[in-house]
Amino acid sequence: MVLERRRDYDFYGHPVQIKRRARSARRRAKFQRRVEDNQMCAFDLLATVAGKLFLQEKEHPLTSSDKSSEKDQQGFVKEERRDAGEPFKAELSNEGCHRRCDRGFVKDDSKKADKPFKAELSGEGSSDIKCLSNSQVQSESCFFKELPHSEIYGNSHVASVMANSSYPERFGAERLADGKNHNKVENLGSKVELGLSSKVELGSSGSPDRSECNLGGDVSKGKDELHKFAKAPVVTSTEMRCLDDPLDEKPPVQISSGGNAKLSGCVDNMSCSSLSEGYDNVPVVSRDDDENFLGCDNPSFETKSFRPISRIGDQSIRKTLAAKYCKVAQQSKHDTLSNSVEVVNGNLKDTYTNPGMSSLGAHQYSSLGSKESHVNLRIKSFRVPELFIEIPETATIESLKRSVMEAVTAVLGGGLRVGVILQGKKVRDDNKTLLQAGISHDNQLDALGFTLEPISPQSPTSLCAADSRHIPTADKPQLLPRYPSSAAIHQRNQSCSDVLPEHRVTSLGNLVDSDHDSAPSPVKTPVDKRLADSRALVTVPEMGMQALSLLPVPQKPKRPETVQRRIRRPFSVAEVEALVQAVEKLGTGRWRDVKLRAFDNAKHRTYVDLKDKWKTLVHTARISPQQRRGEPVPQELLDRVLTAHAFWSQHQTKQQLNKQHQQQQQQPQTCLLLQ
DNA sequence: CTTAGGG
DNA sequence: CCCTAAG
Repeated sequence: MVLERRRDYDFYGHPVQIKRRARSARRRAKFQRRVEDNQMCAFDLLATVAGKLFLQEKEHPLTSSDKSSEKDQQGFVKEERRDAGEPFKAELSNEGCHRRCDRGFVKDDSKKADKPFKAELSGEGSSDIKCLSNSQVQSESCFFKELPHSEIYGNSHVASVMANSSYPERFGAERLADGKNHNKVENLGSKVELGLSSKVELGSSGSPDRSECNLGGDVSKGKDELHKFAKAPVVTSTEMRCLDDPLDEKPPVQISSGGNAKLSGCVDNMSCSSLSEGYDNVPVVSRDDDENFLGCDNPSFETKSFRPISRIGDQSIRKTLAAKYCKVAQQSKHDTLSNSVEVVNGNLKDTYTNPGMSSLGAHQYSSLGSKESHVNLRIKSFRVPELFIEIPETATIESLKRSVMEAVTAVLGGGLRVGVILQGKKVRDDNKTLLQAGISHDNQLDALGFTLEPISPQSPTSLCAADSRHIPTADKPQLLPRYPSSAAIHQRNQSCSDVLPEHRVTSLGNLVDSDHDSAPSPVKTPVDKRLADSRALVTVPEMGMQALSLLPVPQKPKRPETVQRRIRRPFSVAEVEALVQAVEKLGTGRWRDVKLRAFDNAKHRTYVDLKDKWKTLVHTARISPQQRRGEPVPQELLDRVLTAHAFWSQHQTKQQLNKQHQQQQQQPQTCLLLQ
């Protein structure tokens, strides 16, 4: 008799049917999970870097004085545009079922109310914003997908948008402490203020579970008006893009409720309520496609936690970008102090700037005239060291995006160090004081820059040597990350293709142009000299959650890419509910089926995870409530756990007994035969 | 690839 | 969550 591998009756004696998923699909899903994790790591790191460098800031005197902004009580700047232009508007709305923050951007692990990351928007001048072409490497990742006005290149206004996500405590808390910072939105709520005349839409439609959130805000601008910062809720897992039609402006919308972000487009109470529950000040809206449980018919199912979660859709290009920022900063001859150091830069290839080097400029403020002067720097972005990617022409845009993501991930995750450059010179002596180095509060710090450098310098050429013949398939483009030494920074003004034509290295900048699905592609030639340096266009690549079908170039063992441990994602009650239900139905030995049944859409929950969770659930159910930790699981559920566990354990025992019986019955026969 | 268990 | 032996 053949042992039946699958039990066909559940806890309740009902027949059970489980769909079998194609192996390839499973494999792919698994791979995607890995990829996802890798991506996350990179961005976590990125965020960390940014967080560390993001010091308290103050508005530069020049800047602030020049502003004609009036703030409301919360510190929001409400301004009337002086020029023609549309008020800035950002929209973030939320809809769909379960969402959470993308991993790495909002921590939920710590029980303390996580502050949401904020979007920082600063604008200046006529506020024409536009993504430089190189930033469009990932069209979706572009905060401002497209900017209406073309004068961009002609004006010297600065417009930057930055969304800082993770490590809010660093990004936000400290800054909020600065009550004088009128340019900052103290309220983490939903208001966004900025000097942009463009309307920006965060979040897009189309995807069913897309989140959107409105950040309303008026903006004004003035030539010398520098930055207006606003902390705005940022929607992760959401596409942020600029509206195609600049004229399609709507009046600024304030979705704030009591100064807090409110989700518009909330489809289910859950998402709304969850936001309001203990997250009043958390304007973060996120969605998590992964959080959907198939087979979870419990209407009360809800996800309260805004845990960083990412998803990896294997089909469409759903982006779960961790944070997408598209920053455009332009140097104004007037505002020598206006440019700030930029941190967290996802510039994959900047043909007009110095790769690997962050834009120069830092706000410098004197603070507390006590004994010591302080230098306050605001690093808005970091440019990722130059990357080179080789990809066959036949590759899809999607694979290109993945390639870029991979490359960025490889670099960021590979280990970076920060370099300091002052007056164009690298400051090598780490032991010097800032003062000794010439960085003092009464200095102009716009000559101060930071670089991100690979920890272990490697020969760039090795990576570029790949021949297209090595490229397995169109879906597996070669990654050619390259780490230029910072020393070469000032020489890198050429496009990638100029540098390595013979290697057939495709310049991202070139490809980018074709990456415009919806917006008129502003094929701007990155030539405007004025745009040169300090215009870090910060584009944090969206987190393409789909699997990167490419693998890092093997011959280039990057730093001991310590395979980061997956982030911890505590099971929510809803998940537990789903798990329990599935196990009741399927039993304890069919985790893959459980996964398929109840967590098919939760890419980050593997069957092993479920099995482990069940294990802990059983344990939890057995210990006293006082010993339990984490989000309390309803006793009712725990009871069911024990019941189901007992049932299936018994079931298993019975099976084993049966098996033994069968064997015993067969053995005699065998013996007889042998005899 | 799945399970089952220990770590 | 990770790692891995086993099947």
